[in-house]
Amino acid sequence: MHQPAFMSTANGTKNGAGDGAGHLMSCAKNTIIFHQGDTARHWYEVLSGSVRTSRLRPDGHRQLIGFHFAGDVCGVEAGAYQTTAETITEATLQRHDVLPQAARPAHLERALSSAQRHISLFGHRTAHERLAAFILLIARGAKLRGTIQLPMSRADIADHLGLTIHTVSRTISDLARRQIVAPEGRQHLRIIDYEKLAAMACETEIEGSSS
Amino acid sequence: MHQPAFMSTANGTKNGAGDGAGHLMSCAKNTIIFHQGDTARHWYEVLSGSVRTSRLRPDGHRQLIGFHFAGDVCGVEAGAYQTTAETITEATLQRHDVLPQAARPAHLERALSSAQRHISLFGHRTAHERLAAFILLIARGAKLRGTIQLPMSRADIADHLGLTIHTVSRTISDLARRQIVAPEGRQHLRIIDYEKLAAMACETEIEGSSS
DNA sequence: CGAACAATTGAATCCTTTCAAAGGGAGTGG
DNA sequence: CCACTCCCTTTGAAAGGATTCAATTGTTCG
Repeated sequence: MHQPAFMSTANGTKNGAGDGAGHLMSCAKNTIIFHQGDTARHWYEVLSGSVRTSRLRPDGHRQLIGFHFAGDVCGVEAGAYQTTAETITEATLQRHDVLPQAARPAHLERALSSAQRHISLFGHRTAHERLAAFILLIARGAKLRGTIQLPMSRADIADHLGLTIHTVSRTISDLARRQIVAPEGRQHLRIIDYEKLAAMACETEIEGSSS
Repeated sequence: MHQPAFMSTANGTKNGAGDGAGHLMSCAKNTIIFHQGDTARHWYEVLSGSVRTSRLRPDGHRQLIGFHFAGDVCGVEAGAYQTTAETITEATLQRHDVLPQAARPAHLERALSSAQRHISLFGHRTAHERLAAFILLIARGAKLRGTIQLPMSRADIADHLGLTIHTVSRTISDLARRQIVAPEGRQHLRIIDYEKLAAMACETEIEGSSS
């Protein structure tokens, strides 16, 4: 199903590899970083490129748990990896030993907020709402309006949103027809009407206050 | 919409209230523990009873993030609460100050695994699969086969699974018709055919191994 | 006992999936 | 450099499932 690409060239030595400070890895596209079920001996920090984490279900369906871009972490779970991580572009990662407990809380919080973002995607019930929310999520991560990059495939998006590639494709086509976005190639998307997109996603901003 | 019940009787003093070790609260049904958006000064541990956390979206839809039973925690997020927490039965909670950072990692992990369980519910696309997985989740939490308690309303279940109360009700009726479960009153459910339920949920157990 | 609310059920509609096929890009080999 | 092939994406049509609208039944509480 997924051609198990390899070439997980671990050319470390930028940091002392044994001190747990990190081990630098540059990986080709479609490199598997770790496998669901393996004992978690490391966690990873994405320095550049894109990574996806997914889990495979017995019925063959794949659930895509998250996309990880520069600055994100993956594999922070204790015990066994709950997901499989793969690069979806060329990427450089920093591998950390799981030992130094002190380093973990901040990353746990990050993983938790990532999970919460994912959950909030499912607060939307229709394909239009989910896709709009997803596009805005990506756009915000990239901190830019205008043209955004979608390094992942339609199948990845579909598995992340709990839809099929057909519905994803149809929905994007519909957004284009309605002049809300404009696909530029298959990896890029220009956001034309940010407000309509936000309205469609039924944005829910939570800002701290009161007590 | 929700009658904002009160009586958040905070009769602490089991532990010294000022040392951050905890403040005991016993709450009536439908008591609001904290509000989405408020600054998070405490996190809570459920000692008995059931609590739900939810977020309200601008369009009026409510997304139910999690159910919390004895031993679970809620409100561990930093900054502002991302959800509103309410009791759904009588409950006793222990309130902890957010200050002692040392106490948090374990609870963060717990919150993270709870979020991951929720996400995995959405790996299922049909109502039957989601409901089967949900019932098994509850049954496991209660560590008993046979009759389980569903302290939450159908609306709560629906908002948690991303369905409507109608679909939830219909699906349970269908499971009953097929002799897989047997509703006993509206708060209890007897699991007749555990295997069929597991097959329907397309169980995906992840056990650690290898390397 | 009556009222208000929760849950169930029926029927029609809408949306997503499934099945099927065609279009478009990227990479390979001649 | 071009042609070919493979895979991803897009699109069409039919089928299945969830939602919506509407009404009934059942429960809880005053």
